[in-house]
Amino acid sequence: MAIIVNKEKKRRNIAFACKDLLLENGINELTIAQIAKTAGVGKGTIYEYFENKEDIVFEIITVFIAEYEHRLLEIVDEKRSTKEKLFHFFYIIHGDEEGHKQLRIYREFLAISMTHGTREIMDFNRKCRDLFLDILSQIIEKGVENGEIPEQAHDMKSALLTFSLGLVVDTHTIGLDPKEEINGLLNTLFNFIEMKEKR
Amino acid sequence: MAIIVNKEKKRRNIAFACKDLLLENGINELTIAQIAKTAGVGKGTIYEYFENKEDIVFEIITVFIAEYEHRLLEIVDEKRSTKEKLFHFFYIIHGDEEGHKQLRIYREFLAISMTHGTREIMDFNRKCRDLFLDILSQIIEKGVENGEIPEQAHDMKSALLTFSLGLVVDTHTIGLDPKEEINGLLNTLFNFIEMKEKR
DNA sequence: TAAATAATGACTGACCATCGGTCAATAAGG
DNA sequence: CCTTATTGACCGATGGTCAGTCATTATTTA
Repeated sequence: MAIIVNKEKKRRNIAFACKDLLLENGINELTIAQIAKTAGVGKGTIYEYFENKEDIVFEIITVFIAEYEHRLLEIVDEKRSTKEKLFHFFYIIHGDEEGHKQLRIYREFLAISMTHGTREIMDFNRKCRDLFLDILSQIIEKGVENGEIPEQAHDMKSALLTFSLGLVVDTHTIGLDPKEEINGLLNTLFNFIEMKEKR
Repeated sequence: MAIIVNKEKKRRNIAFACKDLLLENGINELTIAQIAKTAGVGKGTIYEYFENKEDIVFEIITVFIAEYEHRLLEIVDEKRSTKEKLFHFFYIIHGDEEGHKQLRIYREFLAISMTHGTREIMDFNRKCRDLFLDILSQIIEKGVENGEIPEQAHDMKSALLTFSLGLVVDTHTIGLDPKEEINGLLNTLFNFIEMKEKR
């Protein structure tokens, strides 16, 4: 009877049309008018596809996380030591230009989660954590199988992820060097482990 | 010559007048008009004492951190095991009503740091971290002296603080249980350490 | 079958309410 | 009477709404 558009797709298109704008200035500097203009639609249309400004960031993050997951999964089967894999697992997002861009927006998203967090956003965050937990599990499991690390390494998973999240915040709010921090932690941890193994 | 007010004091008073308001709803729900009314001053007066809305949160946090520092310092000399001290060091802010209130506002502040972060705010964050690092050092140093933990425990300080920051975020964005997470981490770490010591 | 008409979802931008921030005027202390 | 503090009316900008328009497809009609 009438035009039927793929809502999901259009939502994504609009969101990504203003990705660069979002990267340049934060969400706070972005106006709905700008977004609409950049996406080439009317202001009202924005509200056909998004609840509010924050919802646009949510859409972008959803895709970013999917890409990120893909990059993390590649690490699992790399031909490296477990320690190196772990380093990459935590460092990958800090390492390249693309990651930095995503990190920039992810911080905006974190800020939103902490202040405007809807149930939907919380659920998404939980899902993400479970996902990362699973990948980390795979890396550690392989390390255990190879005899590189002890079984108990699994107990560190949750704390490691929390550390990793803290690092996302700290690298920005006080300018910590991610490489140094991650290496510092892993070295110390492996130092403990090795000493134990040499029992 | 003319009226002389204690700018510092008045700034603090205004900020704390709207502390409860800030706790109820976040800063985003708060309007300058509300703040002014609650503090019993004109809207223009607010801008005599604060750069902007975010600056008000900054003022409150400054005091909170000072209180928090005080509570942390008390831990150093407690008659407990190092492990227990460490648990308290990380858990104290999650533990009681007062801490929760402060956490609520601290999260607002973190969000601001990640999005509106001025140089002044970054400097403050760095100062805070150094402060916590120092207190943590003292706790660990005592533990080393008592032979409870190895010298290398010092190498974990930075990562532990980053973990702790991540926990502040995670407890809110995905509802992690702080007690469980902190205990999980400490148990695992001490497990590693003890195994090593029994060498 | 083709033209006419109806139905419906997509789209729009003028409009509105609200809010952060400014400033000219006023008050008050010394 | 000068200096400092205070104020709230005012302003521009912005997020969000909604009544109306448009484009496409379904249905009817001849």
